[in-house]
Order: sequence, then C-alpha cells, then structure tokens
Amino acid sequence: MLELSTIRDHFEQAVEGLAKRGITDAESLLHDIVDLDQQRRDKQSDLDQVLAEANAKAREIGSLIKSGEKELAESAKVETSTLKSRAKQLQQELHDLQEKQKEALYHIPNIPNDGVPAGSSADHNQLVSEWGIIPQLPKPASPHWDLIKQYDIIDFDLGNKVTGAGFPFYKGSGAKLVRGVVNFCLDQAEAAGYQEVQPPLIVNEASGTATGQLPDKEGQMYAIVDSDHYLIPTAEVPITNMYRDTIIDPGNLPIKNVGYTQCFRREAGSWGADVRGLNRLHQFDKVEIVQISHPDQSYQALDEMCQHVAGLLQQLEVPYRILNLCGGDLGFTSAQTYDFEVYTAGQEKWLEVSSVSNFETYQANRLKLRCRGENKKNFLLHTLNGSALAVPRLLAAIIENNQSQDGIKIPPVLVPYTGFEMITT
RNA sequence: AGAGGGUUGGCGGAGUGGUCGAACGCGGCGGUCUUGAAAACCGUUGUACCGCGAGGUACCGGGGGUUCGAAUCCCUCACCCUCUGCCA
Repeated sequence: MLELSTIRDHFEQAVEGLAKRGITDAESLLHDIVDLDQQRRDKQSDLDQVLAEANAKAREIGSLIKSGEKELAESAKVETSTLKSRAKQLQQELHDLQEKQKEALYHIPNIPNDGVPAGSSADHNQLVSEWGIIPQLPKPASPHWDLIKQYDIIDFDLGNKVTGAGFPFYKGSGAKLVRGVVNFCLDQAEAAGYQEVQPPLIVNEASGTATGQLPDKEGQMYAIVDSDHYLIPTAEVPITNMYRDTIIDPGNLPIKNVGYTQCFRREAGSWGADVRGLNRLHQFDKVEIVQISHPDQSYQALDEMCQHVAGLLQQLEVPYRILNLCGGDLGFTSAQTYDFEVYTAGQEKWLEVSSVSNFETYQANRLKLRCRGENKKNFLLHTLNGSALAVPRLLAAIIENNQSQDGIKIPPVLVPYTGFEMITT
C-alpha cells in the first residue's frame, strides 16, 4: 500500500499518477485518507494522554497499598474508573480509525512511475523493442493445440477427465520439454546471481495480503477449504514474503532469489475462444526471479532483470517484443511493468511469457520490509519480480515456430536439457 | 489425530501481579590500553506511533478478557517441542 508520507508530501504527483490508471476521483480518495490520518493522530494523542494519566494513577495506588494506606488507595481506585472507560472508548475509536485507514489504503493501487504511459487498456501499451525474425512457415501452419495432439505430448482431454479444463497432462517428450525449460531457466538465473529457493505452494492470508493478492482479489486464487490458506498464483507470493517483517542490513543488498513453482490461477470469467490450449491454464509452471533492492538502485535492477529475460528468449531463439505497460494495464501493486510477448507462428499471435515489475515501496510497506539506515532512520526497500520464464506459452511458441514436416525442432540450447533434438511421431 | 510442555530483545536465557522495555551471558557498535591485533576494562546497543520539543504511548507469538495495575492470571487462535498414533 502507499505510504502516508508519499500521499501527504507528494499529493499532486500521486493524483496525477493515479489518473494514468484511469482513476479520476483520486483527489477525493487521497483527501479522505489524509483527513482520516489527521483524525487518527488526534485520537492517538488523546488516548496517550489518558493512558499516561491512568498509568500515573496506578503507580500511585501501588505505593499507597505498599505503605498500608488502604483507604486512600480505595478512593483512588474509584477515581480511575472514568479514566478507564474513557481509555477504552478512545482505544475503540482509534482502532476503528486505523482499520478504516488501512481499508482505504488497501483499495488504492500503486502510483505509476513517470515512465509509465497513460492509457486505459492494452492498446495503449508502448512498444519498447522487438527482437528476432518472425518465422515464415509454409501454409497452413498449425497452432500448438493441433501439434501437441499430433505428437501426443500434451493431453488436455486427459486433464479434463482427471481434473477439469486448464489442467493438462504433459506426456513423454512434452514432460521432458517442461523439465528442460525449467532447468535451463534455473541454471541461467543461478549464473546471474540468484539464489534458488523452493517455496511452499500454499500460503496464509498474511502473505497474500502483503504482496497484494488480498483483500478483494481472492477470486484469482484457489482457497483451501476451512483453513485460511491459498494456492499460490505465482512464486512471487512466498518468495517475497520470506522478507516480511524484516530489517535488512544495507550490506546485504540487493537480495536475489529465484524459484520454480507450479502456479494456480482460477482465471474466473476469462474463458473464451482465444484462450485455447496452452494460452491460459489454471495450473502452469513458472520460474520467477525476485529482487529486494535499495530504493536508489531499483530501476537499475528492473533493467537488469529485463535484460536477463531478454537473454533467455534470445538463447531460446524465440522472437519477442517488449511492452512498457500503460497505466490502465498495470497490475494493482506495480509502479512499472515491462511485458515480454513471444510470437507464435501457428496462431500468428503474441503471447505474454514474462512480466517484470518494480513495486517500489508498495509491497514493502505491507511487508514491513525495511533497511537499517543511518542514525536509526530505517526506510522501506523496493521489491521487484519477473517471470523468467512462464513455461506453457513459451512451449506454444517453440512448438508452433519450430514445426516442420520432420517434427518439432528443439532450440539447441535446450538439447542438453531434453536429451533430444526433435519431437517426432 | 490424541495427551502433556512451551513461545521473552540479533542469539541464549531469567523473570508468576506493581518501581519490568524487561536481570545475566553472548554477539554488535564506540572508547581506553597496544606499533597493530587479541585479551581485559568502561560505555552503548529493539520496533513503531504521537509530539516543534521536553517528553509520552504501545509492543514479552496474535487477538480478547480479569485487575487501580498484566511478560506474569483467564479465554481463544497460531506455531514449536516431547510421547502415542499415522504416513513418504
């Protein structure tokens, strides 16, 4: 969530920034929060004063009892009753104000960075760069959903029977290909200085709240019945939450972790004609890179992460383009996001395989992730993450782009991981 | 899953109703001594909120309660340990 100091000290910028997301009533929303904050401070002052008085009274009674002055003590006890009820009332009011303020802040998304273009939808995303040669396949080129059947490497029908839509089986070379891509991505991340972690696939409510999946967005996640737990929609959640409630020594920055996990997403309401095959799944494999950065270094880190992702796609020889997401397409918690889309020659479509974001202090504020600063001034760090990479759509691109009469050619860099060069019938 | 015992500052560990934000030890930081280091000695060392400041308030796993007063008593939830059960 946004920091109160940001809202107070950079009010105009905050309003302008949120306008880029299409939030037109930001000014009144932020005014309410500042107003609420003032009420909260006043209430706290009142309460502190009453509590100070009550504490003094209690000490007094204590010493009276000790010196045996029972009657004085008894009469003093009577005096405390008004203080007590007043304190209780103020406490309740303060608590309510705090909750109200938190609630209000939870519903305000991050302020887009200056470099984020304005715009209401994906149409306004800014093309940053494009790499690779669009394959010219002899017509008709097949989409991957036909090819995977032809070579029997990914089985949606089986998934439908065993689980439901969006939960395919990967079989034989298909399964090996997934494993190969994952291992390739992990090795590359490790070489780039990321420490591998294998996080839990289920998280609690506090974790979901800290990274911004909760509240309100629980519809995206699968919830565990009767236990306040959720299947992770991305490894970002557990890996970033490793650092919840921590104070980091500046010498340990930046912190770089990579994790491979299955990701589970309900994707409620998003099932239509153009989300066929591997384009959108309820369960998919993803390697995620996560950085904790000093605020001064975080945009440099964002660039570095983008370059890492670009390097992966180049090695895999998949044509891609990079988009600078506009305000309207930006995730709730992100200050800036670059999407990587790969070209799929069978569908003749671009598919997102990576999303690299800087959250600045938005998550850190919820996480209470601070850095030890000079003379006791601790400050919030910046969190970043990116897919490196999401497997199914990458497979879609590899399968479609590398199809030929002879089979599907595996990118050379993956061959040591798969153990075969071609997928054939 | 059942029974019992626990959860205290960066770590270890005292503390069972008042002067306890918390003994003591370790670690960290600063200093004395030393050519330098070690040892020894002295000092210092949690987080957040309110306040211009002096200062005040809250926090001893989370939440609630009893009491003039709670780290300490009660309820509840979470987690940890031991034994039994089960399982890979």
